[in-house]
Amino acid sequence: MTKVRTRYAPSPTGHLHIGGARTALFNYLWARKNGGSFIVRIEDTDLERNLSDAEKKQMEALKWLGIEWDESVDVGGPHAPYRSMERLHLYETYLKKLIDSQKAYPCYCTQEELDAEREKQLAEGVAPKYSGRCRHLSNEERIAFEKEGRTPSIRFRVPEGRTITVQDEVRGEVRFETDGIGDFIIQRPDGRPTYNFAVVVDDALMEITHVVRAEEHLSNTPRQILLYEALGFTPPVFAHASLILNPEGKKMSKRDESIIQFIDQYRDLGYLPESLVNFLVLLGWAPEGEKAEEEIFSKEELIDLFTLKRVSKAPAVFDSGKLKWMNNAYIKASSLERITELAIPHLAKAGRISETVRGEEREWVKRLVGLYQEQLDYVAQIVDLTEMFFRDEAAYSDEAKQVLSGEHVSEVIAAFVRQLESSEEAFTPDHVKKLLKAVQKETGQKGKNLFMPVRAAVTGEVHGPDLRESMTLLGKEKVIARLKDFLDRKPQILSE
RNA sequence: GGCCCGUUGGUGAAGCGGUUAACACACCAGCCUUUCACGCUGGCAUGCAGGGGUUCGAAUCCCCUACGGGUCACCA
Repeated sequence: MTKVRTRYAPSPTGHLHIGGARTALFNYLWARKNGGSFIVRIEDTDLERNLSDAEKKQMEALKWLGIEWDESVDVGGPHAPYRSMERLHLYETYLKKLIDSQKAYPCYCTQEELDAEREKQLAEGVAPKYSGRCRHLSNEERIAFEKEGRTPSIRFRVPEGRTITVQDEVRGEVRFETDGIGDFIIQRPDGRPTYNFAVVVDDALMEITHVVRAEEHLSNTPRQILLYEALGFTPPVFAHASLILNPEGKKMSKRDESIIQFIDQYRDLGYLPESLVNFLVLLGWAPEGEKAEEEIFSKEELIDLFTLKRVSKAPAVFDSGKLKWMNNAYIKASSLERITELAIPHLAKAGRISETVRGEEREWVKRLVGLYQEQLDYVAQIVDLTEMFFRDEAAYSDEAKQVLSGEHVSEVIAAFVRQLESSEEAFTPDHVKKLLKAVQKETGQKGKNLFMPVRAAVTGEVHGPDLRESMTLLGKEKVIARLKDFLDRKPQILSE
């Protein structure tokens, strides 16, 4: 059996998209599962749309996700180069073969002529398709066009009256009539190949065995099969996954803002790569048998479980709520150290701490993050969540004011202040517990009547994580200052 | 418009001719907790797009319709 080789072949026109990431992931998993190779090839023939650092950005994003390649532009490989624009000589060779065998021909139509033709067809309600007007040009006619200064593009001569059957791993047999396919351009006038031609040459030469991609390529497949045939290559196994839809059930457009679409945006928000991988793979794929009841899978498990046959035919809606849940699950399962490490840049960016926190301060940050670890959907949330630790005075919510306007509040707070000021012991959660006990004894207030006023006065909120730990992290001075401030300004605070 | 693909609860989905149609997210309730979050328990969802067949029996097989999507580029 030949070695499995798969590839992800993005064009460097933007950031790594969740759809592209999923495609890459499927290819990666399939290669790994079969002990094969995964290749990243750059399809950069569309010069106009290429973005300068898109290639680098996309590859970084893939690497971040843990999707590692065996051959590509950076590490090289037996079929280098891995950028289309560096493979022009190869396309040239195969193009010549097609022209020599009359399977391709020069087309002198201008863009304007083609547009006009197309418009006319559309207006007549006919399927837009190249008319074939340059298909049978005589030599004289060709020379005449050349004299006019026209440089031809090269079209592939699509055979008439044939049925092309695509053997698709996920969809079964899909048939297309060649009569519905117009002669398509395989090389532009300036010598650059078009996608359909480049992929075929590249996939064939790179010995790709399985082409896994999104459904939008399904109708390209018969064209490619025709090219494989004309060039004498054996086509790979195809597998077309369905599209990922936005919450409205529409195809995601890059401009769609209802959903975050790029991998690096998730990275920047503090999503974990494992959870993204886990989430993405489940969008249009499900494991077989009893494993279908689970949803958290490590990369190793995925490599073990993944099969193309289980890729879904039906489109999947991207549910960011579920992604959040999954990310939260991974954050909870992560070490506090890791989450702290991820949280520091966010806190630093918000001006709360220094990027290079060390020693005691770093320990403090770690405890702070620990307070919120289990409720983080993504790490960036740490900034808003911890806001109250970084301000001098508490900002009182309406609910807090409500609590603070209750009976015995001043009494409780005053007693707590006295306890704090008269205590010499280290300010630890245990110690705070003792002090609050003493307040309870002194005032007779307990439970909610004790804790809520204290929480509200110190934090300005009626909700929040463990109060003793929170106060300890805030520091004794700050706690006392806030309590006194409350006592001093009580009428004002409550009436604001 | 032609061609192609798809359609299981709000969402991801299992299901492969006989099931009370899994599981998970979301949602609701209870428990836990000083509160929130987490966690646990339970519930809801009145789900197989609709219509015809085939069959003793259909979410599962066939046909039609509807709806959604893809594609028909000198974009990939």
